[in-house]
Amino acid sequence: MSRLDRAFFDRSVHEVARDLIGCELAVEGTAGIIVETEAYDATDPACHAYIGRTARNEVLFGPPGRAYVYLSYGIHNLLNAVAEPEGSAAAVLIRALEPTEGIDLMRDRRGREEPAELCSGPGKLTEALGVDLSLDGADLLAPPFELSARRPEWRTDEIVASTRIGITRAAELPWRYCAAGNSYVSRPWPSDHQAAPLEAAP
DNA sequence: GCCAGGATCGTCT
DNA sequence: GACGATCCTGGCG
Repeated sequence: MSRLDRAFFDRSVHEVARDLIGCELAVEGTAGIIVETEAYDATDPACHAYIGRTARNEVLFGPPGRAYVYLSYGIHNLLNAVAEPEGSAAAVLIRALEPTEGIDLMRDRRGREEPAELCSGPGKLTEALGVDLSLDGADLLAPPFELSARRPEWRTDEIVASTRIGITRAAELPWRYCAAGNSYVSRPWPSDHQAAPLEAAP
């Protein structure tokens, strides 16, 4: 399976968010297919970069293809993939994976048995993969990360867009992308979901 | 099954 | 000094 390259991330964050669905993310013996993402950009009040450049969000303004990891609610590490050219602050939040490798290690780290409880949420999957703040700013195209391209059986019409989750600002924007029918997403999408073809990206 | 509440800390006002 | 791109538990029905 071919690896993603820098150019993949050097595009509109909405295209990247949609195209990451179906790709496989691996971290040192654990891996899963990305089944849910959300897009954030600097015009977006919910984005950390909205307030301008600070020490924390520095990575968002840097080159594409790096990991932006931050602590949420003082408890959970959340993993983002930086997109768009250097200077344009944008990132894709990885919200859920369908586990494929290292399931037992994930179980140990999570303290849960059911596969659907291992990576079905942004805080869950970082715990399952062993991703923490030490990886903030790390290159997603180099170890310990490994990103493989979407398999042929994943099709654009199997991806749906809906509103984002867990935020208070700009919550109405339909910038959440899911693999349709996948049972490892963090939450089902609303009934008014729409397909997200290439042309639909803002 | 559903919902309310609590845990916990880096970051910015 | 308040808040947040979350998760889990316990109580109730």
